[in-house]
Amino acid sequence: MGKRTLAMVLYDPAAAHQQRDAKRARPSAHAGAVVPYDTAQPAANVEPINAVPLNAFAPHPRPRRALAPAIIQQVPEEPACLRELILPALGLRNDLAVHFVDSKRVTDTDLDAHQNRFRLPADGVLRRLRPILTPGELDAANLLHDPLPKPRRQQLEPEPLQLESLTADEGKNVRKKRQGMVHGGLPVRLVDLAAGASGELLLSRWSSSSGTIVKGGGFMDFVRRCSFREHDVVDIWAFKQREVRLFGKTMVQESHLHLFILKRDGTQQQQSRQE
DNA sequence: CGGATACACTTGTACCGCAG
DNA sequence: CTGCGGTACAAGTGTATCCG
Repeated sequence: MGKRTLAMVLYDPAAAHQQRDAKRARPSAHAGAVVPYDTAQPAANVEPINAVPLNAFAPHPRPRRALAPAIIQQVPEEPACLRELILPALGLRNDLAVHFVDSKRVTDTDLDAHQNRFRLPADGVLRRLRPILTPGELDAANLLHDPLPKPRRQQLEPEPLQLESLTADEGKNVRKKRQGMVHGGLPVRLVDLAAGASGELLLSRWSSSSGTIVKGGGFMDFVRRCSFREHDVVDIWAFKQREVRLFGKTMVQESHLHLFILKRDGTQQQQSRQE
């Protein structure tokens, strides 16, 4: 099983360099780039890869952090408990394709009751989670199209005065924030060994910061029961059972996208990213 | 080669709207 | 009025690229 997941994220420095150079020569040229995908496990339970527009799952044009050798993610061994415990407990087939998304260090904002959100590493989302989602799911999660690059702050022209962004405080040099946009999201369930599965949450990428987050009302309840705490390093695994129909009859029910969050043990943590 | 600069990403905080 | 959910914004940090 390690072999299977490894196939998704093999890092080819030469290819990456080529891609980067191509990008520099022609900024919009990232369509048709090599897509990290589990070729050893052709999508038995995912939609055909060609159902997704190429630019919907092409790797991020400049995965800068991912290029750094010190930060290249080693795909961990698929945890045994996933197929032995988690999938059966969720009522899912235990031969589902399970995809490693990324590892991250849990921050206090991830656990903050006021924030009510869990941030997912952008690189893992773009490179490993996005390829396994359908166009409709990508659209729901605001992942179908890459956000336009934001100009650097220093280069910004003085902002033209926009009525909705102005307030009485403007004259006092206090800039009011505009009301946030409602992003909606793709229904997902978080899964933890201690907490079990969360209620239905929403996966969404915010247009403002391009950050991908999981949010929703039941999130804090899940956090209170889960096994990880601030500063813990966790691995994030994704799986989803697709509907299988035979002769017009539903043989296998479609499930939510599940994100299994597994806290690493001490030895694994030592091997994790440079702190 | 090494410093300067540009850029991407993460994190923390401020703010808005709504429900109770 | 207050607390909460949801989001925008900006500072901080790390890495890639440029340039002398």
